[in-house]
Amino acid sequence: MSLPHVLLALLGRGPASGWDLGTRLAKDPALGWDADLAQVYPALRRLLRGGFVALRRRRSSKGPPRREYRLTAAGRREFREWLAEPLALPKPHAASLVRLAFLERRPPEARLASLHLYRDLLADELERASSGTTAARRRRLLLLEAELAWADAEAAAILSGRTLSKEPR
Amino acid sequence: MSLPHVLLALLGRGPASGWDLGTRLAKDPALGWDADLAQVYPALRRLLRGGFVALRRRRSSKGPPRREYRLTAAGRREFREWLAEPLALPKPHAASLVRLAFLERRPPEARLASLHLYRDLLADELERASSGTTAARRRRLLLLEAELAWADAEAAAILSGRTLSKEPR
DNA sequence: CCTCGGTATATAAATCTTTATATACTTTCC
DNA sequence: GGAAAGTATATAAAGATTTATATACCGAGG
Repeated sequence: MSLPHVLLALLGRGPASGWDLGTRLAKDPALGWDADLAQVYPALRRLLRGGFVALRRRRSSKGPPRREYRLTAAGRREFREWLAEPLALPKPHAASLVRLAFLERRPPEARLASLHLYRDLLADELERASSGTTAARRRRLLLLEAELAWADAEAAAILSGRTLSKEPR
Repeated sequence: MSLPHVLLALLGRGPASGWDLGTRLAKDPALGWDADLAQVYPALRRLLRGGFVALRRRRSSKGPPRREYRLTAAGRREFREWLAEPLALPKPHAASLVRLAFLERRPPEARLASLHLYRDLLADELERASSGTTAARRRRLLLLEAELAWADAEAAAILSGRTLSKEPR
């Protein structure tokens, strides 16, 4: 729905190829978007046809020639307008969250095991994320910390026998 | 990708029609999934063809006849297996988060206005969410509280002039 | 020399999701 | 009696995303 705008945003930090954009998307979880290369290439084409980016081919020391895109004035304007649209609460859309929502359907040992695994993922992510130089990064840090605390509390509650939890109706 | 499994999960709480499932999905944000009715109906058909649910038509006191689906043994098994799969960190995928990631590109007054709007959305959601009877609900509460605190801190930082923030590269 | 791994671009097919539209039955209010 | 609102099902079309596959260039290691 808004991959083209995300790409315009990233191109605001300087010219880049489809490959660059794809790897940046994949590596920066604070960004709030991820997309496969197979989606990035067609999106760049559409942006090019729309006049929002310009293309320059450049030889690369390694690999085939790069197609570097850079913002045009129209692209910059389009991005600024999109950026100014009001923020909405994101609706979560993740299989993991659904599994969490039905955690209580599973036996206590399985619940504990799942929580521990998840907790470790969170801890890893927190380590890699640490360094909050922008609002979005600070947000991500805080949320990861809160979720880590939650996971520990849930695990402790299971261990202490007092489940605290009711079957979801 | 896993809407069918989400529907199986919801059907575990008792028989329901497509309409029921659609409204439950829309109303419960702790669930971690949302889907349009236009997606629910075909998904139920596929589940029916696959033998995971059974159908019974029932007259309704209001509106056209309901098609109520209930889990079969196969559906229950399929759900349990899906539920046992390991939890992964959800990759965010929301335009709002991308806008947040480029907040620093906007002038301070606009930043502040956006944050205030977002803050109010969070506060509303927090009020409607309060009552954590399951792990998933407790998680959602904690995360909303953490995000609210973040939004307030960012707004305060902008107001006090010390922006604390660097342009994203 | 040849394969492997990383860089780089791209398309096809399948699947998932959103948006728009259509239909129909019932109750309630005017 | 008619319009509106809520319940209920459904399809078509468009758009987004994932998965699979293909190609090609370069350097390093065996």
